[in-house]
Amino acid sequence: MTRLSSYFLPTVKEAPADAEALSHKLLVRAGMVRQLASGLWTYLPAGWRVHRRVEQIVREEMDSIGGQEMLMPVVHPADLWRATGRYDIDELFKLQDRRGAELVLAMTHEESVTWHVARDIRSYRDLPQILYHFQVKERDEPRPRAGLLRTREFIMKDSYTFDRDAEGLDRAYELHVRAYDRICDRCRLEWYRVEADVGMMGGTGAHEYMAPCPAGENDVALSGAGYAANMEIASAEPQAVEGLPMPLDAPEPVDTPGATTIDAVSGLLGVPAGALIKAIPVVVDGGDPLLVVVRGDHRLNDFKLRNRLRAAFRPAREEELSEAFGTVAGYIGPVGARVRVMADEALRGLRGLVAGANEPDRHVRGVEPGRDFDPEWADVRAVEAGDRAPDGGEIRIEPAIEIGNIFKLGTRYSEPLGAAYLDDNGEERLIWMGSYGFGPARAMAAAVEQYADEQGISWPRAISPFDVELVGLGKRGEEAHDVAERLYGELCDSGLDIAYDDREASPGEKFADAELVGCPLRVTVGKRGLEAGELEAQVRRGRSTRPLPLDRAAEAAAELWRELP
RNA sequence: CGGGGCGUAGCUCAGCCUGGUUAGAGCGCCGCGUUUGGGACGCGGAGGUCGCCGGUUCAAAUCCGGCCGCCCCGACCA
Repeated sequence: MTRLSSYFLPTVKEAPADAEALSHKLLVRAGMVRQLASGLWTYLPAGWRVHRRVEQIVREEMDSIGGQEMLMPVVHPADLWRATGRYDIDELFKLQDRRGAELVLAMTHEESVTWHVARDIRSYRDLPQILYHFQVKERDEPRPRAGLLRTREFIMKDSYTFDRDAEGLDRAYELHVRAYDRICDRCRLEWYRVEADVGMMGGTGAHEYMAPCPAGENDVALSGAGYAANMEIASAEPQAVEGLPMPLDAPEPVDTPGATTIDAVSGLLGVPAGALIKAIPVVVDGGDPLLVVVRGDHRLNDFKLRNRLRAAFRPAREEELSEAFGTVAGYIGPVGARVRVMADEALRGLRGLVAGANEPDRHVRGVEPGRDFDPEWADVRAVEAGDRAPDGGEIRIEPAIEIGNIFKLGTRYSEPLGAAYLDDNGEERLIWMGSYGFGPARAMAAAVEQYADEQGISWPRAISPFDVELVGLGKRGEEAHDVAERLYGELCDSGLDIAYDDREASPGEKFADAELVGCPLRVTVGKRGLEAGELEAQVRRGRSTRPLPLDRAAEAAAELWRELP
């Protein structure tokens, strides 16, 4: 029962000056959310309705795979996070209580849920378990951005699975894949389940659920044929280099004064950028210098290199070049290098290449990896649009927002927190865990991004704050007013959620607001229609209108609504 | 953490460079009236510690310093 004349829906004509992302602008303009401080957002009534509808879809799907909803605190003892080595994470909010006891604000709940399981699960008979909750997460983000897309406080559904062994974890993971697929489908999002970086934590598998949209902060590599991966780990066959120079029997020096960049060398020698060997000197954590080489037209992918090295690294500093690498910037190359060399797979089999000569103003040409230097081969380049995906499709790259992730944790948390059980032989074994996050706010923002038009938001039916917006144009005492009032009652009785615009405002204002707020169906009751013996229905997506019969309007509206996306 | 920008009415902004009556506009808001199928109009009105602190000056929204807040790019992102 929602009459807009008495509902807190503060729509505004102008977007906040500092808003950039479409979802940020529209959610604010539509009176759904307001910012309290950087990265801290309030949900106003209509916005909260959307959030709750997404939550409910998630809840139903979690329950359907046997998930058990619970609730854990946001404030945790600091020692719990020290136990897993996560106390030093910069994003973790830290505080003290009045007695000086150290506390943290939870950024996720692996620690607490595992702590409980460690205490109350002892037998193989108690496993498996799927536990989940919807709870606020607190993260002291270095840079909140784009409205709801990256905030310091947000609600997440996080579930945790506990199994006897790796096979059990695989089954739990598969259940989540199915549940998450359905959640994304039911929210009517365009989405991809992409292979994800397992990160330094070294889990055994991870996927992210990505919703493509312009404001997304991740890049995903997609092939029309089904391949989908986060750019951080994406892998593909490179495009061939056109116009490679003739191979030589041996590398041959060539003067390249002042040519310190790929463009300069390629221009000077008249060869394509792909005929060059790009050398990237880095220092691996622990102090070892390493020369990474990729094709001249390719870029190094830091994530892939980090995963390959199983260690962090940083670019070498200027002064380290002469010292550790024995050469100068701009003329570094793998031929004759006195450090360990790692070459990207895209260089394998190429001949007639150009590389730095490891002396100023000089390169060498006719280089052949494998013949002229003997590198460690690795796939460490960033894939590019047009590359050939493993499934044969052509790679395209799109920005996307991560709305969910699923992760095989293994024993990462059960071990430090002592979550173990006795198996049927009476032997103690560690519990195998998985963790699975989903952000309703991000799903909500992604839906705005994916479906908005010039007029405003266009919610998918499943997550709209209201099913139908009823616009009454008549004034008290007029027939249109009475018909609208009666129809409001009938529509509510039909089981639909109705927003009834009974405000004293001009038709233009009401129409504009209805399209801004974005309910999937609008029904207008005005004098013009009544004279023709009908009402007007407008489908928000596409803004097409059609008449509704006056005598069975509520029924007809409900039928129409059921057909909407 | 590095780079850039902003802070004046509820919102979007002008004024600041070149200091000087009572700090402005549009939108929004309140009252009255006319309007009523695409943010309509007229008349009247309310609303501002010019982010905060300090300095310079006869005089500071305006010049200088410090602080705080917010946004964007990058780094970072269990």
